[in-house]
Order: sequence, then structure tokens, then C-alpha cells
Amino acid sequence: MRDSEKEIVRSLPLFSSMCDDNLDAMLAGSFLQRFPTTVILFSESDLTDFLHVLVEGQVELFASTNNREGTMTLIKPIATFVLASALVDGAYQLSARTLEASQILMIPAENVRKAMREDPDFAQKAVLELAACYHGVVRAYKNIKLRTAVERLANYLLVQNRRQNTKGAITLPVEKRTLASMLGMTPENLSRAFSTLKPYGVAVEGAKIRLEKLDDLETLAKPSEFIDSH
Amino acid sequence: MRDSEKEIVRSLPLFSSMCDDNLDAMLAGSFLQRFPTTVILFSESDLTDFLHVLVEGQVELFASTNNREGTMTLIKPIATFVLASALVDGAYQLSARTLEASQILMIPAENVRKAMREDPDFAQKAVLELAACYHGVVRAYKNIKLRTAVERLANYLLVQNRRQNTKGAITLPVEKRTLASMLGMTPENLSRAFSTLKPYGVAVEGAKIRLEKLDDLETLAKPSEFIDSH
DNA sequence: CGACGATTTGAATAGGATCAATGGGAGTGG
DNA sequence: CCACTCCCATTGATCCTATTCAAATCGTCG
Repeated sequence: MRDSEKEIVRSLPLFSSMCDDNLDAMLAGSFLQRFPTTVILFSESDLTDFLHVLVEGQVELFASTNNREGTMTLIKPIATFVLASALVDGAYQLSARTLEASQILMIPAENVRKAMREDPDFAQKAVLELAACYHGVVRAYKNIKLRTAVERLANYLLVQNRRQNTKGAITLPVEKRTLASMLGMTPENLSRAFSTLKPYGVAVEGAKIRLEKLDDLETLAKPSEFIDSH
Repeated sequence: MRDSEKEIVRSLPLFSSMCDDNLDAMLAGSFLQRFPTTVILFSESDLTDFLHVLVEGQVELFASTNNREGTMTLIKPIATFVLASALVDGAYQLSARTLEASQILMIPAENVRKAMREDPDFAQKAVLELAACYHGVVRAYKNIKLRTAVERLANYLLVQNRRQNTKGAITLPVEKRTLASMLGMTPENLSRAFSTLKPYGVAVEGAKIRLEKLDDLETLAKPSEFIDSH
């Protein structure tokens, strides 16, 4: 474990206030691993060996059943994933694959559970992090349960516009087929949803999207503070 | 706060190992309140004043946006709800209403946050509880994203059959329109889904459902350990 | 008994998925 | 560098699922 990697971990709110000794103890046995793109990191039925920290690249968490598959969420650096699974010592519950070549710091789950038991401050941070994760899934659940495909796309575009802060000229951070899966539709349907949004000022050129009538798009999307990310 | 109420709280894993002094401190300012049926307990935008413990009755957590509404989950005694919101000091994120006359123990959220900060053992329990809640929503999210309405109903019936442990003669614990909302469909569509399941041995008489061909139903439902409740 | 809401059934419509075919890039190998 | 291949994206046609609107039935409760 190099110092540079320790600094990466420390930059995360979850670990920011952990004392140095405890951090060293938790990182013992950890290692930074590089993965090529499109690699399965683990499957939902695997036992949770590691808490993962995505340092570079991009990772998709997905679920499959009965020959169907759906994206649950996308992970971008720098962030941990599968914290809940690592803390309870069970199966991952979700599968993961890289969407790009990625660097991932793997922290033994047992170390994380030990830290939770022995470092009250870390346990507290874990509570806050888990609560945030919980509300994140609740939002996603509301989104798919209460909105149509076109509305989900419209709201996604508005959120990206705020995040990328680039005045209506956004770039999709993932392939359209992955975006389709994340938004709970087929790639064909995503194409058609983009067409439907054309009258609302959505101009598509590959991964570059221009939003030329933000007001109209918002009227259609009806964004909600309690569904769309802050 | 009477002793009987304290015993109720203590019966929950979340509080089982809390020392008596801390429990008393947390329960200071708590009160047991009775509500009639169909009462709104709070709305998603309300600030989280209380951690709720459903002692008797039944509660629905739901979300609404743009004139649509959907059941997120149903709470049955004895269980806490909105723990995540109580711990982070923000809005509830979900709305709640009683589905029956109910008794609810209201614990000031500030007390819960204080307990989390000062009682490491409680923080640990909260971590485990939150992780379980998180996985619960993930399951619900997978369920709606990867299954059709008929499949969701079929799996719901199989889960109820296991839980009620009554050899294929189950009783729906809620009105059908609520069940429809929980399964993410309209009441009309639920009716039709029951009709679709008739050839699979599902016989409906009001709230009484008989499952007469469990094997056929399972073949259709394709239950999954990582979607359906244990 | 009468009123109200829940449930069911029917018909029409809308939202999405599937199947098929085509075009377009990116990467590979010659 | 170019041709080839493969996969992504788009478009069209069709099918299926689910919602909406309407109406009838059923139960429950006052």
C-alpha cells in the first residue's frame, strides 16, 4: 500500500476522519488492481471478499435473472462500492463489470467489518454513507416506478446538464446501450425517446447532446427534488 | 414512557443491546400515539422529526410525483421505519399513511442521532439495519426492473406462501388495490394478472388465495434468492 | 335499505419490447 | 494505409404488456 493510495482513500468522506493507525490496519492486505474493460469483477451470488474503491475508469453494477439483465447503477471515480455487502458478510447481491479499463483498490471486507466494530467514528461515517446509498436506491426506485421512459430520459439529461455545468451542451458519459439499460429501457426505445424529445430542443450528435429549450424540457420532465440527484 | 413500551423497543434487534441508561435517554421525549386508518403521517418533503416504530396496525410508505403515486413498501409490526432519514437529519424522502388504525412509537430523531454518536454499539447495529434496508430496496428495484407484472405477482404469492406457512392457502394482508400499487401496476391489471395465473393453479376468492399447483407456479415465477425475501 | 368504495370485466389506447434490416464507427490485421 | 469485421445505433414493422376509460357487480358499513 503506497502513500498515494492511502491519500486516495483519505479523500473519501467515509475514511476522512479515521486515525492513521486504524487506516493502516484496515488497508493491510489491500491492493490496487488494474482491470481491462468489460471484465466481470464479481457476481451477485459471490461472497463479499472486498470493499471496492474505484480509483480510475468506470464500473457498472447490474443484476440478472431469468436471462434478463439490467443496470442498477454506474460508479465513477473516486468512490467506494458494495459497502453494504462488505459490512454484513454475505453475498454481493449485485454483479459488477468494468465499462472501461479501471483501477480498483480492493480492501478486504473483514478489515472493514473490524474497523466498524473497533472504530466508533468510522461506524458513524458508515451509517451516513449507507443512509445516502439507501436514499439513492429509493430515488432510482421512484424514478422507474413513477415515470415513463421519456420522462426518465428527460430528467437524466437535466441532471447531467447541471452536473456537467456546460450550458446545455452535454456529453453522454456512457454508451447509449448502457444508458438505456440504466434508464430501464431497450436501446431501440432510447433512440425513439431521443426522437420524441427533439421538439423539446434535444439535439443528438453521437454522444454530444445539446439542450436548446431547457424550459420546455423541464416542463415535460417535471423534475423532483426527491427523485433526481442533488 | 411506560415499561411495556420500553420492552417493545428492546425486542427489536436495532436496540436489543443498548444499555438501559442509553435507552432511557433515547426514549426521553418519545411517545406512543394512536392513529386512525388512512391518515397521512408525514410527507416526503417534511423534515424528519421522529424515528417511527410501528407497534400495531399497518403503514404504507409511498411516493408521489406529477399526480402519480406508488407504494414503496408496507410496514408491519413490530418494526421501525424511516431510520435512514432519522439518522441524516433531512427530509423523510417518502410519505407515509396508515392502512389500519395503528399505534406508533415516535422517537425524536435528534435522540437517535445522539445515540448514534455516543453509543458505538448502537451505531454498529444501525449499520447492520441500514445495510439490510439497502438490500431490501435493491431487491424491490430488481424486481420491478427485471420482471413483468405477472411474474411479480407470482413471486409475491410464493413468498407469502412461505411466510404464512399455510400450505397453499394464503390470505392477502392488504387490499388488492394496495397490493397492485406495491407490485407496480393498476388494480385492473392485478385482476387480469390473477386471471392469467388461473391455469397455474391460483384460485382467488376475495382475499383468500389458494395455490393448487405450486410447481407450475414456480416454473412461471422463476424465483430468485437475490430478489425475493428470505 | 342505500351509499360508497373495491373489484372485476370489456374495449380502446398507449407505452415498450421484439424482430429485422440498415447504416456508421472503431479497432484489427494484412 | 486500407479493407474487413464487429458491434453500436437507428429505423421500420409488428407484437405484447399495461394503462385508461367505462360500466357492471359485489360487499361493507352506516
